[in-house]
Amino acid sequence: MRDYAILAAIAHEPRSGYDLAKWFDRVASHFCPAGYGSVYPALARFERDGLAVHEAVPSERGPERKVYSVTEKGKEVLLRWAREPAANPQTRDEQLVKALSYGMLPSEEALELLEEARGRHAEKLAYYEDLERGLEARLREGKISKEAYIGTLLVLRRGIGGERCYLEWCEEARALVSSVEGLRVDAP
Amino acid sequence: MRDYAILAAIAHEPRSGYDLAKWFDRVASHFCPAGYGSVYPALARFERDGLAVHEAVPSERGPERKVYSVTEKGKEVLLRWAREPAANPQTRDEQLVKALSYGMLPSEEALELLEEARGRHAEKLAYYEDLERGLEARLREGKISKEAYIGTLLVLRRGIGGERCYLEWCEEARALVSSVEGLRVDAP
DNA sequence: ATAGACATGTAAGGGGTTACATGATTTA
DNA sequence: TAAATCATGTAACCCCTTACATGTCTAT
Repeated sequence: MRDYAILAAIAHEPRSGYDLAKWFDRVASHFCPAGYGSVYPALARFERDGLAVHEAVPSERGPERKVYSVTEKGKEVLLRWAREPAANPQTRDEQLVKALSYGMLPSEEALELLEEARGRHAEKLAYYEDLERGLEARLREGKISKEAYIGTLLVLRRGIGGERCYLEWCEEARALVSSVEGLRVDAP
Repeated sequence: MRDYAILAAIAHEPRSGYDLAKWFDRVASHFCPAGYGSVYPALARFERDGLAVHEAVPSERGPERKVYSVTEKGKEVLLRWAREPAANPQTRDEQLVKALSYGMLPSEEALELLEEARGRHAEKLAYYEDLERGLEARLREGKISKEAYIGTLLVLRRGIGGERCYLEWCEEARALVSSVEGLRVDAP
């Protein structure tokens, strides 16, 4: 799956490994993280298998860049995979693992921790909303294709919705933790 | 982090490895999946480190059960960790990786795929809502502690919110894919 | 009788993160 | 001159999933 994300990213527009790693970090890390360690070997594999080709482009600063673009075969492979139904998303959320124990903590402490979490997610939300504005601008200026715009917008909107939703949970959780302080377990 | 989830689960109530694996599958898989392969070695480690102890309990059907409960030390270790701020959640979502290519697919196909996804998440949502009703009942009947109730409710509410949010995205995505059919990229 | 649920574990293999290695160019 | 950014890769290690191994009891 990581591989298909990389393939899709160069199908949006030709990119170097360096560009890809940065792109993943900025816009795709919330659903498919990928660092240098996965990007470079994948690109080499694509080229070996005829899914991508690269063109050496002198950089304005730093060493020469290898800019990869997808081949016809690469695009076929990508779309064949995209047409299949997707597996369930898989998440590791440390915050929720910690929340499992919030009932054993003094409630003021739990409330503080939830407030911290709220802050982190509010920041993320603002960041994605910013990216969305930038994306729209790039479309208007004709810097990206319609196809790339749709794909990127879809995942960005999901990032935004996901963060909004997480914020709602933080507030719901605060209300919950506050309200159960006086909860009676045994029947009156 | 997996370890702390297992520790929290036996802090909620004493459980066997078998019970734990089932519990993870039912209520915790959306934020911290754990199968037999991780549960049994973790329990053995806990006992070696004095974080948990087990009691052999004859099963009504099948072999003897090893029911683990947390020790004072285990609870301390758990709560110390729970008080620290949490790392970002990490997700792999195949659906979004596929969505990156939806702009390159005929829109009817993309719409069908989004509709399938909507169905999967609607099912998940119904499942979590069902679990929530069961949890409330178990609290009323005094079968679980207040502490366990809060922890479990927090993560369940997150499961519910997460699925609701995903459904919203599916609908938003459908609207987006429909609307961009006639999108002009070049300025008029 | 045979399949499925109960129950506990081990082991191997694969994938992914992280750290390492190298080097040019710009900016403070 | 030191730090940061640009740029491409490799390698080791760790975690995690998956498959395997074993055995009992119940229901069909």
